[in-house]
Amino acid sequence: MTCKFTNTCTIFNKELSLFDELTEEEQKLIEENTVTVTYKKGETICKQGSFSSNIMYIKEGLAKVYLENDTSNLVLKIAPKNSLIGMPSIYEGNNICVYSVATYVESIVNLIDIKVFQQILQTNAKFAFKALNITNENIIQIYGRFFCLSNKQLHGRVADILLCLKDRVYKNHSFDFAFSRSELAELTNMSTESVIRVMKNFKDDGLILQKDKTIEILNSDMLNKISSFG
Amino acid sequence: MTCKFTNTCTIFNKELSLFDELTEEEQKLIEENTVTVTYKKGETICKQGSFSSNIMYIKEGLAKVYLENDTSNLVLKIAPKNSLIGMPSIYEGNNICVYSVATYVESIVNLIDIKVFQQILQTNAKFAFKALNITNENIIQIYGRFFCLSNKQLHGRVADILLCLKDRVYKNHSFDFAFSRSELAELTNMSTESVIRVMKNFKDDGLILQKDKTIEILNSDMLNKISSFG
DNA sequence: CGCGAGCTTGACGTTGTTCAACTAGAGTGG
DNA sequence: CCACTCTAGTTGAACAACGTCAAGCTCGCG
Repeated sequence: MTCKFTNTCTIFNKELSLFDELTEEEQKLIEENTVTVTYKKGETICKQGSFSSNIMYIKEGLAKVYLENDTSNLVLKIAPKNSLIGMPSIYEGNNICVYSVATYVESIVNLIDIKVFQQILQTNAKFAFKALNITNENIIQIYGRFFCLSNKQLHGRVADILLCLKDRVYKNHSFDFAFSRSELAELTNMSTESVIRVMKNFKDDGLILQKDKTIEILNSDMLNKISSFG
Repeated sequence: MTCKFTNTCTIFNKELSLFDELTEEEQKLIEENTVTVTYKKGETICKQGSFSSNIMYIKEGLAKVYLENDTSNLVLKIAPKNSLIGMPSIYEGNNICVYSVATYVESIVNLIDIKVFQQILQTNAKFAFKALNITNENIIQIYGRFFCLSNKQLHGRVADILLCLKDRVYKNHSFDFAFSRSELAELTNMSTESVIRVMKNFKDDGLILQKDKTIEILNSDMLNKISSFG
């Protein structure tokens, strides 16, 4: 099955122009109500179901945004640096965290007071418009990822995540891999054993090269085909 | 597997207060740039990939919002009356339809010029804030639906859609069913035959009653358990 | 009366998970 | 420096869940 929806693990990462819309006064207000925190690898920044007091901006590092359950997680997106997360909590009257966020590697995060953020949204239309566009971008990303995970088979899903890491997260055909096999399994919504089998296939077929923790994408074209055809 | 994510086929349907935020002048501008169209059952209101010139408001009827492919569709949500759809297109610089929309039954739809809508978003912060909240609501809905479809098994998925129709679309334990077996299959992302088998199980177990096109939910509690446990 | 669409059923094949066993390397304590 | 343990990675076999296929059924409609 062909599928136009590829590269769906994160939104296309670009500089955030949202804060350019603030007046000097608003900028100061935001600054006064922002703290910067460094999280170690694997730490939880935000826990699904808890009160959410911040909008989070990943300054450096890498995190996952995911839904939790008694038995399993569903990764909604990978958040590389320059990601702004936590906006859906604004909808909930009482600001409950919609999802959990945890770091893959040590990360530096700006925590912006959600009340202040919300207040500016309600008075600065340009700011609110850009915030709406960020949310729209996120909704388009999650639509694509949804389609991918529910329609593609194992090989397509692994190919897709590898391409997404290459194109959108590391931006290099060779990269130092932050993910264990079971983290890859979580990302692709499959079992660890299946990830291993598919990765082995790709290695045997000369599509990728793995040396310790470094992955090199040797044949993007072929991976693209595999991702497209499911 | 227990799953808190139920009733995920649509957002919770309530009166839309978005347009209350408009000034008289803006209200007039919107009115002048809105047309009302009646669509027959099965007609396409908006085609994925085409230029999108409208924000759509379902005044009466029932529609599906879905992603398309060569071979299959993925229903993102059901849009009952009072639904506002098409906002993600605002993000795309050139206003491309992110998804397709088609009616399940004859429907009356207001088509609002997207340029005018966009213009007001950029000048009226309260309006933009409410639009952001609608989008946030949609993102929360799609997260839940994503979790459901990728984690629950067949029985859980069918139970979930039946409950969602009862609670959020028809708002009655007995309702006149607009869906064929294959439409139900599309909604639950499973094969028509599997839908039939699960529905038969539910009928045999006395959970639902079907008489021609009318479905009556006899045992919501049990369906809820089935939906929760996957 | 015959046709076609939607519905139903059973048999079968595929996909992917689960389980259990094994391996290799990293960290720990004596 | 050598057991010991622990975790991540790997492999194969058994199994479960679903989809696919093929056939038959039903009912409305020309």
